[in-house]
Amino acid sequence: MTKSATALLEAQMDRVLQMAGQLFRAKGYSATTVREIAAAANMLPGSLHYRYASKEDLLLALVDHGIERATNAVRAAIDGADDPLDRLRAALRAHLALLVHDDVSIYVLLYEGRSLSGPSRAQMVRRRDRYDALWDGMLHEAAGTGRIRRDADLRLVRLLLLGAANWTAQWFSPKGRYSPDAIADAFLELVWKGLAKPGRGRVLSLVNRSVRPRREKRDE
Amino acid sequence: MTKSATALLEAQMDRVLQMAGQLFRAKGYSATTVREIAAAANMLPGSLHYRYASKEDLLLALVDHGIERATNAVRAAIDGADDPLDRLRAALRAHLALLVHDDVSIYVLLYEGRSLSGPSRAQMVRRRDRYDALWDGMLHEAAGTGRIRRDADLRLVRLLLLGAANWTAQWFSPKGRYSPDAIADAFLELVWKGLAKPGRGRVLSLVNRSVRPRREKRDE
DNA sequence: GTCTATACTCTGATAGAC
DNA sequence: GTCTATCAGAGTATAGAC
Repeated sequence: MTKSATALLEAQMDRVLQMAGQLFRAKGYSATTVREIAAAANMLPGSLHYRYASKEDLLLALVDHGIERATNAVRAAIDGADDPLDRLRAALRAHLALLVHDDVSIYVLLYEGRSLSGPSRAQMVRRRDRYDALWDGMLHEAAGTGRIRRDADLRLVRLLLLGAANWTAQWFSPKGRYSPDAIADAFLELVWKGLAKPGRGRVLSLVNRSVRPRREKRDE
Repeated sequence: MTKSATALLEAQMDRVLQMAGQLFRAKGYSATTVREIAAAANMLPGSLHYRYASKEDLLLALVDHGIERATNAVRAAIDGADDPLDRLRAALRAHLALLVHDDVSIYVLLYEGRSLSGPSRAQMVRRRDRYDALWDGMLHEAAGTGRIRRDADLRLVRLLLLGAANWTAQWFSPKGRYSPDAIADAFLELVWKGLAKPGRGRVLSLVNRSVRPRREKRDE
């Protein structure tokens, strides 16, 4: 069995970063000590300091790695299909697989990135916005085929799909009922076809569907 | 203007807990110091210790408060409507409003509860499972009307809807484009009606939709 | 590059006066 | 119940030998 592309990338990641990421994921950035990280990487704190001058440098490197891997994985997934819907499905699968299975840096990016301070944090937000834009592009593309209802707010579609996917990290278990691919497919199918029985369902009445006319500011 | 019910409940919450919750939300449990909490509540650390013997006691009290408020809010929302779909919508609105607006304890429950240790953590998981069961009941009820497609996995519907709602706390801004109610309505409408244009849409083909036949273990 | 040893700060928690 | 004062330990980071 040949090593998968993701496993190779994983191997390329610094062992120190890998251990740090696992600890950050398991206990949170703030609750993890550099001593623990050093011990997990079979080093002493002094040696660790030589490679990463501060604890935050570790987090920054992880976050950078995470956003890059996610972007690459989604781009690769997109390239593998022509139909916009297939691309969306492949991308969602890739995102979810990285998050719950293949890599720890995506989790750290999503759940611990806020521990970054100042410029590092700003940089992370910018790159995450670009990643979101990738998804908006996919959705826009799908809408361009004319197969999507006109009244759908594509931004909210992204926030629904990606939000549910990101939250999956909170409950997913490899021993659980669903595989990452099955979850991705089910989520997308639900959002695509809808829950209502076709044809004879009552239309959902939404009395107060007004969207407030405020300008956007900090919706990332 | 009379005080809303939620505002009253908020006022009943210990001021110390309120400040602790805001700090836990802003910086995370581990990165927040008891000195900060005491200062925010206009006390000295020694005085704080008299009311809450340890930092974790503060978190435990907050988490308890959060799960209780969420349960009460959802129950109240359900009671206000007869149609299962209306109940679902009211419940989602209530959940989201608490999470992003009315109360900080729900956020702390969802995002910082994992910092609890041992028995406290187990208790929180149990009570959260009961809260999830409340949602499963609503969905089951809706399915009982026959208006929902048979092939829908109701558990995944809950994980999609509630997951997206919980993740909303990550991007929501009161100055943003959407009100909490608008987000809840839009999410539910999307999941209900689906993204596909009715009638002439190609059916989404899901080649690998197999769900692995593993038994469930740690899907909370 | 990795080690030993340590500086210095901050942390949660406590003791005991009032 | 709230205060002052402080403890014992853990935290990150560093200095300098090898």
